[in-house]
Parts: sequence; C-alpha cells; structure tokens
Amino acid sequence: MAKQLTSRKEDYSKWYNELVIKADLAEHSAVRGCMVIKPYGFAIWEKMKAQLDKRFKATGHQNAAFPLLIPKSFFAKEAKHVEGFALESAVVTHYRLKNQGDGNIVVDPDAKLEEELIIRPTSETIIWNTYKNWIQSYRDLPILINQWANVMRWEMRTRLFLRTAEFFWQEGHTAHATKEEAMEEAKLMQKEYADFMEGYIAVPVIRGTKSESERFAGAEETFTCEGLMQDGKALQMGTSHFLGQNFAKAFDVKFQTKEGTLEHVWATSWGVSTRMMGALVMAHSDDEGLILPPKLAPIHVGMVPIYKNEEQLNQIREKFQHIGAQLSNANITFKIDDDDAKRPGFKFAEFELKGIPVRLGLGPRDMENGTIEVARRDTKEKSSQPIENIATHIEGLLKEIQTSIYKKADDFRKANTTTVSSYDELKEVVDQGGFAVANWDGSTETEDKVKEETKATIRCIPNEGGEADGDCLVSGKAGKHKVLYAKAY
RNA sequence: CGGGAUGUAGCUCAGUUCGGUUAGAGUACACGUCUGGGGGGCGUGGGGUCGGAAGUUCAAAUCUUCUCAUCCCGACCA
Repeated sequence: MAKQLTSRKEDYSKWYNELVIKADLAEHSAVRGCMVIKPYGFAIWEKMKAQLDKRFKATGHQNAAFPLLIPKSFFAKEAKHVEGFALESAVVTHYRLKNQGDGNIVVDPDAKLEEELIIRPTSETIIWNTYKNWIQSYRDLPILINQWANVMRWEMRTRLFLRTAEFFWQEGHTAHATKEEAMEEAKLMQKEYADFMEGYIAVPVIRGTKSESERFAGAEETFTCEGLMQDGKALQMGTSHFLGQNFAKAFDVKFQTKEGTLEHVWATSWGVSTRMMGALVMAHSDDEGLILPPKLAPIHVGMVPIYKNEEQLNQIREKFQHIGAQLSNANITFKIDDDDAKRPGFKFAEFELKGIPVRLGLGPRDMENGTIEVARRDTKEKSSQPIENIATHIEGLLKEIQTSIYKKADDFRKANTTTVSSYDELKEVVDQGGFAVANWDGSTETEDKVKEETKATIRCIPNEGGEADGDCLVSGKAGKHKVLYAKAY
C-alpha cells in the first residue's frame, strides 16, 4: 500500500503535510494559499466551534456578523494597525467584468471603485466604525460581541491550517466603560481559551503576555496561549488583546458617564482560528496517523467485522448495531465499516490514520467466546473484553484516553521546558527545540539580538513565574521579567 | 518578495539530457473469482494530451518565452 506516511523523525514538516491530506482533513485549492477543508476536518472544527461558542455565550457574549469588505480609509485611522496589516492585504478595486467578445473575460476598466475595499484581515476597524453609532451613554456598555468569520491575510508562505491566506476564526470585539473592566475581559477570554485548549484539544498551554514587539498591531497588551508541538517548536494558539482606547480614539467612540463627562471607550478583541487544527495534529499524532482527543473526535468508535461469509457478517453486524445503540445512549458516536471490498487489516489502518480513539474488532472467535477486541488508538493497546456492558467499558476508556493524551503532551512540555543560566545554554535549548526560561532585561534590542542569533523569539512573559530573579542572560543588565524563548511557527 | 526544486492517470513516479509511430509503470478504481483476526492473490477492463498560454519546427511531454500552483531555505508573519 502506498499510504505509508513519512515519519516524524525523517521529516516532520513533510509528515505534517501528508497527514493533513491523507487523513482527509483538508487539501489545497486552486487558489494560492487557500485550502479546502474536507468534511472530516470540518467536523472536528465544528466540534471546536460548538464548545467555544458555548463558552462565549456563557460569559455573556452574543454573535453578530459584520461585512467581509472594509473601506481602505478605515485602516489609515489607527497607525500601528495599518502598519501591521498593510503588507498582507487583498484589495478589491473593481466591481464588474466584461466579455471582450472573443471569449475572454476582463476586468471592466470603467468599473473602478471610487474607494478600494480591503478583504478583512481582521475586523476591528469596521466594527469600531459601527460601534460609534451604538454607543452614546454608559448605559450602552459593555458591548460583548463575537463573530464567526473568514478573514484573508496574503501570507508569503502558507501551510495547511497553520498559515493560510484565507482562514476561519472567531473574533470577539468588546467595548467597556473602564480600563479595569476591559482588562478583566481580555484576561477572562485568555482563560476561556486556555481551558478549552487543555480540556478539549488536550494541549497544555502557557498563559502569558506578549512582549511589545510581538504584540497585536494596535493593542496595548496581548495575552497569549502558547502550545509546544512535538518537534519542539512553539505555536501561538490564541490571543486576547487589551486595546486600550486606541480604536475608540481612532474612530471617535465616546460615551457619557454617569457623572456627565465624555470619555473614550475601552476595548478588547480576541480570536482563535483554524490554526488550532494544526496544533491538534502536531501535538498528538504519530507516524501511523492522527490521534484525536475523544472530546473532538467526530467518530469515537470504529467497528470492524471479521467474517468468512455473509451469514457471519449479518450476525456480527447485528451485534455491532446492538452495541451502537448502547453507545448512542451515552452520546458516543460510532461507525460500522462493513464494506466488503476492503479487508480488516485495511480498515484497521484506515481508522488509525483518521485518529478514531477506539476500535472494536468482532469475529467468529469472539462471537463464540462472548468477547470483543478493543483497541485504543493513542497507545495501540489491544485487549479482549466481555461483550456484555461493552458500552460502559468504552465510556470509561474514552475518558481515560482524553486524560492520557493530555498527560503525554504535558509531560512532553515539561521535559522540554528548561530554565537556563547562560546565553549559551539558551541557544542550545532553543536549537534542539523546546522552551528556554530565562531572565530578560525587557528591551527590544535584546529580543532582536536573540532572534537574529538563534531564530528564537520571546513567546511570552508567563502569568505564573514571570518575575525576574536575576540579570538578563544576554545583555547582563538587570532582569525585568522571566520569559519563555522558543522557535515558533 | 529573493534563492532552489517540482508540476505527466485519483495518488506515487518513469519518460525530457540528444524533439520522431497509438505516452508508460505501480497503486487506486470497476467487474469476476478465490479470500478474510493488521494495509490480500489471480484475471479482465475503464481512465491521462503531459499545470496553463504563446512561440520555434514537417513534427513538442521533450526546445524557447511568459504565466499559475506546490514544496524547501531566507525575509515577513496579528
């Protein structure tokens, strides 16, 4: 069979690309840098969405939808924002095509737009332009809105899920009367993200604050969730920004306080994207294929009948359906693969490639003994279990798998997080992959120097343990924070 | 955007240097058959105009130019 994946050890990057395609998560489209998310991949994304959406609503947010296109002039209003996105903006300049007559369709030069429109790379500007009309008084605040949308950033180098020109995400945009409240909101969303990533994607994340140079364009503070992938590179999985009054000032959004004064509104924005799909793949999977945490797996249990003739198949299928009914009662999803054109070994491999957490094998031998073969994807362990109450066994097993996957990722992260005591050691650690924890003098110069010499960046100042306890390893100056350095995606 | 590589059947690739009958293989697919506890065996069959466009030529997958896309390195990256 030609389905063998390149191993992680041989070429991690190739392994990732092949796995995303072979496991049917996504594929390249005809458009540069834009992917097609296939049904299996989208089903996982939908599970992520459902859980996040629930959390957003539980914390008081509502969904809304804003336009895909943003007038160019809006970007000019916030200086840092435009600087951050100018180089990757897709621009709409015309609104009509015309047939030249010889079958060639051309852009109609007479249909040039008065003002060009930018395909949103993020929606702060159009949203703040809208909020201006919604906010007059302190009674109109806070505004807590989220939108599920696609955005476009014309990236130079793209990779499926990790960095695509078009990607799907959610972006929360909130408006508050006080700085404290906005800050609270930004931190709350970081916590919601981190809890989701750890509890569902089963990837432990470092919660921290970005250094100035890594901050979102237009933010005063960026809170991040940093994950560590199997190749030792860090991945920014989600960010939440305290925007201060920058956008309120840029779009002149003021409100009247209880005391009658006029003040600018305080803002936050926060987002997670389909990039989390990349994290899911890179954090857990192995050379046989995906390993999905049960909480996000579209199919929990794959069932493979083993038979010699139709009579046996019918008996086994009936048994599977019976088990399936019990699983459904426990909200466990399953698939019976009774495709006669494929043999059992093929189906085993296929379920492994797709990362289905539990596989059941049932044949004449089991039928006689009243047992069933249960295989778990993450550890590849197989055991023979009594067929009675198998649903209960599986329910427990799925929980165990969820915990076990997280623990494995957490152990990996711990094993690859090193507190370093010299610049040489820092270089060594980031070079072999992983987080290097070190004191930093707080200067951009130091950060730039490390980046140039090691290709590692400051991933964040961690929320816990971010206090300096010594001098900066690079400059020798007094340490301002204790930070995590790593090479990143 | 700079450097390098690639693009031929659904997929993986040979053929391109030195243009020359109806463009090949493996795999996948369809049908038949024997099978069936880790990616099956045998047989038959369908499928591509060689990423796209223009050019050179009696003749182009093969040469030239342009263009699109993907991968790797670099720069960039909320």
